[in-house]
Amino acid sequence: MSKAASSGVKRRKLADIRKDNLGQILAVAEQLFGENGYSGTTIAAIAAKANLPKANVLYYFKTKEALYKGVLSRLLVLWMSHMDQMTADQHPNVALRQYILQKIKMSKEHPNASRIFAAEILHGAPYLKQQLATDLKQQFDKTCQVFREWIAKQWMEPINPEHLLFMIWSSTQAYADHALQCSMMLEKPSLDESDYEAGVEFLTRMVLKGCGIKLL
Amino acid sequence: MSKAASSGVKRRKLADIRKDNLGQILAVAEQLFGENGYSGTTIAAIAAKANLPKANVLYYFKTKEALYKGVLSRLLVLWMSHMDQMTADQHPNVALRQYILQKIKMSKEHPNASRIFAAEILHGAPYLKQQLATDLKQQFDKTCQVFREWIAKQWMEPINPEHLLFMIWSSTQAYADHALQCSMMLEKPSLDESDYEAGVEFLTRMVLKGCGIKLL
DNA sequence: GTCTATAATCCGATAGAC
DNA sequence: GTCTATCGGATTATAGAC
Repeated sequence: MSKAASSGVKRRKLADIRKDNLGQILAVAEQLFGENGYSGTTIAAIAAKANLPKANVLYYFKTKEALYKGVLSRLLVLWMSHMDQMTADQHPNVALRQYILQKIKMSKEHPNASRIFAAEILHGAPYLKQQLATDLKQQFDKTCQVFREWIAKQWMEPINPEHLLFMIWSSTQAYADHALQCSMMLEKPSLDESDYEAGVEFLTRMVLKGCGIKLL
Repeated sequence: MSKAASSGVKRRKLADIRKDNLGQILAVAEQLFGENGYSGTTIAAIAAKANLPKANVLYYFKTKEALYKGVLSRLLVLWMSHMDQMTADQHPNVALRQYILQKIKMSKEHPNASRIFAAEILHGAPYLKQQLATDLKQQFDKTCQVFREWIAKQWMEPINPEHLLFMIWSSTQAYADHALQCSMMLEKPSLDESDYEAGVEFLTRMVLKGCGIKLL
């Protein structure tokens, strides 16, 4: 008689256990890597927070590096989302406003994902370099092209498309990466809903007016 | 006879050796901490790059933490410089333009200082928290007050002063912290003089037009 | 598949000769 | 003040019982 058959009806399927553990490990790892960086995070700390023995973590991910890559692989997709929703037929007033809103929402809802991404870039993107050069570069060029078409249609003034994206990326990400600095300057324990809203409103205004796009 | 007296005229003064070694260690440490972070940098690596034995580094700085603090202590002053040059009697057109220029110049000339600062903020500013809450907070409030006076004089439109500073900080620092990402998107081995100039021009335009300040 | 015990390595820090 | 040798602790990874 197999081990599985002897465990009774209440036993969860092995596949479910695996799925749950994998998800739990990845979620905890994302938090700790985001808070303390790669070298600053130990497998023991991840295991403890996930309520698993250390060896179990290393059963699912053979090495610490593999676990980090597992966390990273979901990141770029998340980070790039919403960018492809800006298209040449949309008016920049709507499209840029929506993109800024979504990016700040990302900073609010996935601050650790943003921080891991930022730390990776900061330290030379050893693991993301390839994906940046292919996936992100392709989307970047596509989006710059959309900006150029908006300019050709005279929906916006002739600004530098590349630097516009750099500016939107950095200033929206700041609401995750520099959240501590911002909250300290605002004398708050942490950023709250009204701060993110003020950020959206402010950045939308800067970008739209800066690009000479009429406010609705 | 003392050791010093027996060494002849060519011997450099002990005080000079100390000064040189201290400076060399701090410079190398700033580079490596900036590139690899605190946990990602070993004392052995710093010693090797400074052409000194490991124990010698630990002679000058009793612990790794003390060395890191030594590097940090110079940073905030550097990071905060130029902010106090914006005053209420200056026209924002000149003052903001100059501040953006200086901040991007900082990103170009001291990228590792900027990266250490960014990583420190990213991971909760364990060592800088106190200085941020006192020194930076004071300068932040002062600068926001300058913005409010400009608004009162109707030199600029009523924008949110706090978020304006957040935006200038993050978008100018990006030319150091996200330099790799930017250069990859521009298909260059690294950012060059023209990129920093384009950044200054672009950000100045966004901020001045965004705040409704007349371009000169 | 799970987990305890431990091997192997790396790194910060120190002792002590020069 | 300088530097070799090494200690002690932490951390990744594995071996092997269950």
